[in-house]
Amino acid sequence: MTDSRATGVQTVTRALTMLTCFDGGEELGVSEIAKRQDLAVSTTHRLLQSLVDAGFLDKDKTSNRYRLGSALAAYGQISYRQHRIYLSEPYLEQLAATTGASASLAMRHGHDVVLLGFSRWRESDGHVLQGVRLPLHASALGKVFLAWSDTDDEDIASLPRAATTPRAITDVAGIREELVRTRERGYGFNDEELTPDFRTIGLPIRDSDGVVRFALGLRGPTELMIDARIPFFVDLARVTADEIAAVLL
Amino acid sequence: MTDSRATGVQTVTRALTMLTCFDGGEELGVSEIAKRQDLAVSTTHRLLQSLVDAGFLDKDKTSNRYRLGSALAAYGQISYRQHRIYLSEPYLEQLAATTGASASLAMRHGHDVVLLGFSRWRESDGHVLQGVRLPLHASALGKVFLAWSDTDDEDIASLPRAATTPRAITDVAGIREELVRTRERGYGFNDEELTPDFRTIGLPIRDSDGVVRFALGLRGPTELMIDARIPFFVDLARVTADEIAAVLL
DNA sequence: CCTTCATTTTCCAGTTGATGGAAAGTAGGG
DNA sequence: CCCTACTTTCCATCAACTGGAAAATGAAGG
Repeated sequence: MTDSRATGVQTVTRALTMLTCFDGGEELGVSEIAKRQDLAVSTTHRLLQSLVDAGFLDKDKTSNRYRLGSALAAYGQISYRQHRIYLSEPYLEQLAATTGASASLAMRHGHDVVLLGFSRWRESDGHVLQGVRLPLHASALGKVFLAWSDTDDEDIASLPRAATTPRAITDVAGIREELVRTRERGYGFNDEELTPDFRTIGLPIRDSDGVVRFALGLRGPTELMIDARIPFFVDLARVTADEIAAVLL
Repeated sequence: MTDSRATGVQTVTRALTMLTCFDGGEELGVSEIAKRQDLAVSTTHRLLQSLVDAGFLDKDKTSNRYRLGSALAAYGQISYRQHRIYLSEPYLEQLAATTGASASLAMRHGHDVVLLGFSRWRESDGHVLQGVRLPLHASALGKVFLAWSDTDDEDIASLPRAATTPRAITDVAGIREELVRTRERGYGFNDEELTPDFRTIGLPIRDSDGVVRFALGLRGPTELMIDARIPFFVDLARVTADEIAAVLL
């Protein structure tokens, strides 16, 4: 997963890589970005201009800081539609209705899992969950992407591995073993590692080459997701995942 | 609106401009893209590689054609969330409930209007409308963007101006006059120009600089959107647009 | 099976245009 | 008001982007 560097155009790659600085939804200034990307500020400034001109970044006139631009929102909608991701919605709704848990679809993006627009997690607080990012190491969905994409220790070590609950696995060896377990089980599992009293099952959705393109999540309070029900829920979720794979890929 | 050319990096601008070829959701090969962008195929091929490496385009291994990539979907979700666009949803739902028409939010993207993810147009056929593109010249939402962004005849002439119904205005002078009327009225109006028996009201949502960032649409069958009700609907929609402007910008 | 044509991909020398240090311009804080 | 930190502009240097041409791929037809 290291730089092969043989292909592409350096300037363009630099500019696009720059966008990853904004994955967390932050606002950043030129020098901060230059530091992170290890580029000269003048170079960074020029590349940022190009990104702003194209609408990929917005620049705040007064603070001189940058944030993700509207062109990305527009392309996101178009891309979303083009991939017909919305076709998975009825399957997710049915799964949620059958299990009483919340069903969602997600994709990997850099060091995060991103929940897609129509995720129907029925939290009591009614939080909007589209675009929410989850860490790869401490979410059932993230484990799916890591487990089925030849992840070595170096990759694991490069991840941010913060813990939001005491149950989170944060050491490299522990995560490596968890990924082995995940592969053996055939699904990702998150046992209150991210949110207390909540468990999630994650299933891979692969394309014809076997590459995991999406992950399906089934999430609920631990009192619903008791051990005895997990196998049944996994079976249901796997059927849904296969249906979605057939529709999308 | 022509090239100022003083800023940015040529290579990056070329690569990002290339993405506009895919606004229509098509799949394209190298030579087709090179032709449209008036670049050498070798150059185009290299730039496309960079875009693929970054996940902004996907390349079909067998057909060698390109389409929008998953990174755009992910960034779209993140950007969407970052701009808190979802906050407008309850206002739209209330407007729709009050009027019985369908309320939606849209943004401009190039020569199109793009409907944002949560558009709640309650068509009987239940079509998913997020990411749908509408032409600027023949939609109430599009007229809003054109009317309040100093559009000259040259700009109008450069638009695709196809007609899907006989009522569509397709000549430059006619569109120019329609934009004057739009400014005078204070709202965009589409009278069965795009879809038979459907009318839409469009209202601008401006940021603190007066720039139209979004447009609010209120759409329904002509039997609902009769002339006598239009002023009332416009007033309601304007209130909603102001509320959304206050929340988003 | 071989030829032809269209398209994609690789290669390479020429030179455009990207780079980054330094200087100028801005803004905020004490 | 000065100091500091940051953004923006400038410009000489040379890295790396460009595009023509050649090589590879693949689809269509004889």
